[in-house]
Amino acid sequence: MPELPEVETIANGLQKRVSGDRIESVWLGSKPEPLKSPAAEIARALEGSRIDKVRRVGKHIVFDLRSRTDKSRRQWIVHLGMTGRMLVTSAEAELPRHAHLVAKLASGRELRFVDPRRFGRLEVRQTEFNGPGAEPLLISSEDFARLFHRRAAPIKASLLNQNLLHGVGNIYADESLFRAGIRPRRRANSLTRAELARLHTALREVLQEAIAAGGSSVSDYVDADGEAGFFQLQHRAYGREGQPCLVCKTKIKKIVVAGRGTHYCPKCQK
DNA sequence: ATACCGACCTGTCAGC
DNA sequence: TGCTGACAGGTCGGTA
Repeated sequence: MPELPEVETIANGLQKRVSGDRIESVWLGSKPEPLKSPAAEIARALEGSRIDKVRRVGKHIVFDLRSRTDKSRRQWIVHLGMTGRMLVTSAEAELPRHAHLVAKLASGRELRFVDPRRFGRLEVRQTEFNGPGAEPLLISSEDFARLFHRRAAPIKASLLNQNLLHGVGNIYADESLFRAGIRPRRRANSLTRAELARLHTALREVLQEAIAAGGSSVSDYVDADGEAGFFQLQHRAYGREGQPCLVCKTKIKKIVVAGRGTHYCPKCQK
């Protein structure tokens, strides 16, 4: 579900609403555990901790925690998978289906992790989490080009590879390739310097515009307040198969690349 | 080392 | 109405 702009929106919302609050108790759903750390360890790390800060790293939400008792620091890492939500609600609000974690806050509210498909992951760590790859909004044009220029895989598959860049998913891969005028199936190592530079610029622009719009709500993404984003209204390729290209009116095509639905303009993208 | 492909889950929607 | 299959913002592990 959520890619960089959506996770950024959620993390910013959480930072505004719960930083400084304290987690008093934690309820963890029983059967299926979307957990990378043992449930007991997660509960132990969260309970009694103050939330110092909430931020995004790649597609992960990072909660910086500080223990009340021994002042030790922990990081609670949340990956939302395809359908995960992290919501701040009143304690009275009805608990939705597929809630897997509820953290009661000192303020009386609840922080709830809800994930129907259970692709999301929760983890607690003591060491700094930097994510697997580079940040698309921070990387220089030269470093960006260096990541891709020897890769034999299709450029779209390379954009989705979180070990290179993290945070780019299916929507923003398609949107940035459209803006850069590059076909998704092109091998990354076939792109010219100029094309890589265009892609770097296009990707940053798309991500920044999407963050400004609060992310894309294609089906069920909502921010920490339960509000939808509206960048989907500005998509130029993703989800527009059969519709006229906004630049040249050619019909947008849909193919499969790296196992993912992929949208592009056969005329504008070379 | 790299790259496909199914698996992991549930919900929704189109087609019959 | 109801069934079946395809598909969905993501990642992982096995295999070629």
